[in-house]
Amino acid sequence: MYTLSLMPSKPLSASARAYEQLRSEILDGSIAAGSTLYEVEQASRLGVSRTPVREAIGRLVAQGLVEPGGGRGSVVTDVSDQDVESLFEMRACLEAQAAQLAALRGKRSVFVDFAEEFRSAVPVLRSPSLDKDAVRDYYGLIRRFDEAINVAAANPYLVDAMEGLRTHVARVRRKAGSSPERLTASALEHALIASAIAGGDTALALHATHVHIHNSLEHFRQAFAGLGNPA
Amino acid sequence: MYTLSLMPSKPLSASARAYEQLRSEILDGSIAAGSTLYEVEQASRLGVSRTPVREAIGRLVAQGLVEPGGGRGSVVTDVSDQDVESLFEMRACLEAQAAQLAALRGKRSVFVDFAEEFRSAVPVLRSPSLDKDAVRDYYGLIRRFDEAINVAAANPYLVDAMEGLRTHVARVRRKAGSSPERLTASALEHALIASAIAGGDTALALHATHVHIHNSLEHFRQAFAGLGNPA
DNA sequence: GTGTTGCGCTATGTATACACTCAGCCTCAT
DNA sequence: ATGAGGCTGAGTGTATACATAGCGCAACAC
Repeated sequence: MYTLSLMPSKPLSASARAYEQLRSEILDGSIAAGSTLYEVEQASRLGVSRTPVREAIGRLVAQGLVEPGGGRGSVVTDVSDQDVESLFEMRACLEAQAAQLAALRGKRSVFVDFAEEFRSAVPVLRSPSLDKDAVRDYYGLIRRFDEAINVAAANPYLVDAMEGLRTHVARVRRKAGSSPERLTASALEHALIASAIAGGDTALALHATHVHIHNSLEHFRQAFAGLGNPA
Repeated sequence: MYTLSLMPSKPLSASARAYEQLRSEILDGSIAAGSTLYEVEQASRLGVSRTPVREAIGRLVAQGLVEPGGGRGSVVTDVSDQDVESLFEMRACLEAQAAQLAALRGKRSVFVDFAEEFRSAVPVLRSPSLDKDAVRDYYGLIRRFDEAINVAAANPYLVDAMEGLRTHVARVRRKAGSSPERLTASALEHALIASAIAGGDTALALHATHVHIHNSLEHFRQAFAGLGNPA
């Protein structure tokens, strides 16, 4: 019997592989912001021809991770301080709306459970022996929570936009790192949002999300302060 | 001396031409929703090779105008009643936010002028001898207004998202048609929004936009009612 | 010594050729 | 007559070949 989860259900196309790899390398910083991607170079590096690479780069450009370099390659975009401000302004708007919709339409029991999960994450994150796995688990929890909100909000346009934004948020997060203090605060904020949704309290869901995004932005502002980001 | 506006500054690439043409044909209905686009077929029709067509279709898929047909061609998406609801829910959120930001950051004189323009459009649109040119002019005015809000909101993520949405709104608009009543109401609503922005009244800009989108949706709901749209 | 012109290299844009998949149908065996 | 199996052709996915444009460098003229 095959181990199903490890057996790729589909032998991913070359374009898809090229896209996934370039994307993850940009997100985790293996390809630094400002680097120039040349089609031939990437094609040989990734072991595919130029065609899939072109397609992959096209998608990255559409996502805003890369921008056309005027004929000569495509350069990996950077995340400026101004971008972070704009990004979070937009996030506040969308995530708050999504939370509100989730409170209106979502399956309450799901969010009761999430509230509990977030609450029980707090002591773990606060503990001084906080290790990477715990942090990764916490990000996984957030990911599942976001997913649940996507489902509950039941608005494909909204979901698409939020997913697009999350890509950029991931870059910001990685640039800024995280502190145990911020993580515990985050968990408490999420717990409140989840409770609000679970209780069908649309206004509280909206406002708690707004507060959460605001605090998150404030954290990043402080993290970036003084390390001289380009405008 | 060249007539600058008619002189294409750049000899648009084949991909770009393919994209523009397919896009406009989908938007104006020349290519009906539900049609299947085959790469070879479109390539020969548009007089280019498959490569630019692939790229064009890729972009259309990313925009949601077309969806992959499981290996065999890509089908032009339709706009269901549910899509319209989701679309306007999202629009309300984004455009309201944009109007609020414009009220906060925009150059007031610009919006004073727009308010005046919208007010003076009312009698024209109300007139019984309303012709197509007047309607087109009015849509042009809206377009310029949207553009001004884009600039004033000064948030690239927000602008991108709204532009993406407007593509779909254009399809809805064309499907529903317009009535003189709705157009005059629309002009008045826009005038109010413009005034609110001009006056720096963020709350009013937000709420007036919300109301406007709501009324617009209501109009489309009525237009679609009874003509049996697919879910 | 400096400015200019032309050549060549490189990287993209486009076309085409090749490989592979899948659906539909036809045939043959039972 | 009917079902299974293979064939065929259309269509996509990928590779490669060809065209073209821009930049740098070098050489030559002044």
